[in-house]
Amino acid sequence: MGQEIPQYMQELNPEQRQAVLHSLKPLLILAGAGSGKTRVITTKIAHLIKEEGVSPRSILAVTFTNKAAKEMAQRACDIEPLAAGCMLRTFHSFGSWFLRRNGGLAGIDSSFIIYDDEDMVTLLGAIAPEIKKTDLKLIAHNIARAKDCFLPPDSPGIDKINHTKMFKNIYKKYEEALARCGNVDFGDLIKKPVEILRANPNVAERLRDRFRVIMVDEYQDANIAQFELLKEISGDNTYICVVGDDDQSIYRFRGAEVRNILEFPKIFGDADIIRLVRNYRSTSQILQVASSVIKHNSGRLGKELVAERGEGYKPQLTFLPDQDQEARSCADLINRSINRSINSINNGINKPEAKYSDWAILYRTNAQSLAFENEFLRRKIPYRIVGSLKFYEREEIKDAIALLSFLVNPKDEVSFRRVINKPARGIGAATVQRILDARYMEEDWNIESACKKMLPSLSAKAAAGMKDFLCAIQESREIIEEPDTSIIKGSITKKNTSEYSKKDSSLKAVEGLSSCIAHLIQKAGIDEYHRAHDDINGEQRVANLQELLNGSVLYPLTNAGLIEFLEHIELDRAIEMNEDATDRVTLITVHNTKGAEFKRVIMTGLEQGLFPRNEKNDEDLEEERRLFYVGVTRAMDELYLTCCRERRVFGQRMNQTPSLFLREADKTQIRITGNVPFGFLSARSTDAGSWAHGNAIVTAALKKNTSSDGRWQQGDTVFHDDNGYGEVIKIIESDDGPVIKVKFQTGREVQFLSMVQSSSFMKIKN
DNA sequence: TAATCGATCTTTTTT
DNA sequence: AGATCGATTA
Repeated sequence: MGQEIPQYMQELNPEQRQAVLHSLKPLLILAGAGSGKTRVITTKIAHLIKEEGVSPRSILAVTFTNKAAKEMAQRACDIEPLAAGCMLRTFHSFGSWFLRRNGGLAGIDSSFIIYDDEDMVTLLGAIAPEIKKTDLKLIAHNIARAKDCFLPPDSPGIDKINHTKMFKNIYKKYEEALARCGNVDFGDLIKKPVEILRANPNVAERLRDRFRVIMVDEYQDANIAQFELLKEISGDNTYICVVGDDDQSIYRFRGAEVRNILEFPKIFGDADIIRLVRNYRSTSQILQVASSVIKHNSGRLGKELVAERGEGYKPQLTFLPDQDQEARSCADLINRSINRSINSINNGINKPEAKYSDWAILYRTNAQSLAFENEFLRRKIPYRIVGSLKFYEREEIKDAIALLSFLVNPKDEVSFRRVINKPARGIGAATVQRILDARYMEEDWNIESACKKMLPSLSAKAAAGMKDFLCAIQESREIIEEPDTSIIKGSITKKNTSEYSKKDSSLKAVEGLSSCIAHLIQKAGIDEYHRAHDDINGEQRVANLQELLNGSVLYPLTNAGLIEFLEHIELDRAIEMNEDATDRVTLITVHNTKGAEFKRVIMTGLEQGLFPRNEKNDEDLEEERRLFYVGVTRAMDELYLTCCRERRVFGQRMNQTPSLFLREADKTQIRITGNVPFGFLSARSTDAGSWAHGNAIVTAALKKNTSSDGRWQQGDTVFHDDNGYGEVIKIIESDDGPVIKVKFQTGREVQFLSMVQSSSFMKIKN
């Protein structure tokens, strides 16, 4: 309206501005890595509210992770505080929100809890005890996949997932069992809302009436069911805008459908496309590596990132003997950067400070983190591990959650099975089965009522245990349902959130509140069970329970509070442990890095069969390649790649070969160090003999602990594991420190750079 | 019914 | 190498 362009718009480049101002038609924003897509989305939200008069209430923004949702909310509010009124959720939390309100239309009680993969397997085991657990896992996976694709058991398309009659049968039985429990699984959070919306046009109408603007982040990760949900909630008057990058689609394995993005313009007819290709994150040499690899993929929408930053440092590829040396090499690299920083500060040089938190170690599989943890512990390098904590998958945590779930929903068979005999109450499989059979006599299949009814017919031992269990449940329920205390406690707890969530809210603080969620767990004896049960890990387990229960203090001790707490646990599993300001290196899987950025990135384990992982087909390989692309484009200033010659796999030494992606990468943009494997650089040469070392600068360390000040001089005698004795013939100063040219007794001349410490290179005489 | 010791399998990636 | 599972034993 006004003549003046607001500050937040001035900060945008022309394409970004165009995307923010766009209206009327559906919009697909193809946003390359580091192109400022979050800025575009948040600015667009703010702009809609500020300038277009859109009510925050009618804006829905969907992301895939809670972290992204929180960040987006924060940044939108920074520009326009009213953005706090928008609905900003993950797909699953949106589905859950919808189901709690409208689930009744599909026979789902609003107090449902959400089963995770493990719970699915437990339930399947109850349906088909004759099937082995590994097979049950596969079936659970297939059911989840079917739901991702919006395929019920009797749909014709189900054959694509698994065509056997047995599968369809068990899928059907699983759905029935789930309904009996009154719960849902992850897939249902998307699938059920679609079904309800289709069967109830009035509900759909109301929803479409409310949400006039829908935005979807990371659209390339949407699966078919999520796509269907989008179609259901967007009506003729809905403005829909999706943001994604086909090159960053890395969740095909869990049902993400790249075609959603490839065919968006076709399906949401007449959509506009805006490409954001200016990359503000990485230096051009890093982007060069990324794009030289990703261009081997077919079926891309086509988009080449343009580096807006300068050249920077050359990415470095290091070949190492094994994973232990790999870890050591990374630790050296990190320590060197820290020491260099300290030195330059001491010398009064105003160099940017190097911090541990500038560094991230990326790996393909969680198992690889072990070697780094060991080495970093030994070297006292502070680190944090992102994801993989599997906190909520731990036995003691699941036990506590199961108890709370059963309190909320006494139909919950999975939770019942888990808690009935923990602590030991002398109730075995036979008794459990009798109870579960008896529940069908109860109204609503209430398992707790069945327990009470069966009490007289149980053996003395089982009956005593059952009484104990029922008492604990009953007492807990009395605490929860005492109306006046719960309401007061609820409001107090909510208001004092910050006070209780402080780090020092130790167990004592929790114990002080006699009627809080933690108290329920103690009452049931779950913490005591774990303390006594496991000599070695018992205390750790109790500590984990405390960690969980500390979080629960934020929720009021009401039924609703419990449900909220459980939902939070199920949908936001990224627990904030060690989220203090401590300066730490990040250890992280490549999948987990999406959306993140680091100044210095080390991508490790770039070996065939590990990264890329054994691929079954071309599509798998392309997804691995995208994953590589995602990893590389996390780096802002420095990129390091490592590849081991040998690796322990299942405790067995395995010979490794360099990753296909290393062969595809533009070698002119990479400094290659370490012992280069035969043939790596001569892939194009017909002469297999003329390879490697001649072209490569081999890196080794300057040993500081030798006699003099550690400086290299011409004439120094050296020893090298691979090359034997030699003499320093030339020293060349470079940006990265001195490059040392050595002539070995074999006659070969090799250059060394003092970048990576390695015990294979020693200076023996000055 | 619980605890202990081998045998067997594991390494994708996650809302 | 380490975890998990299951059969065997007390």
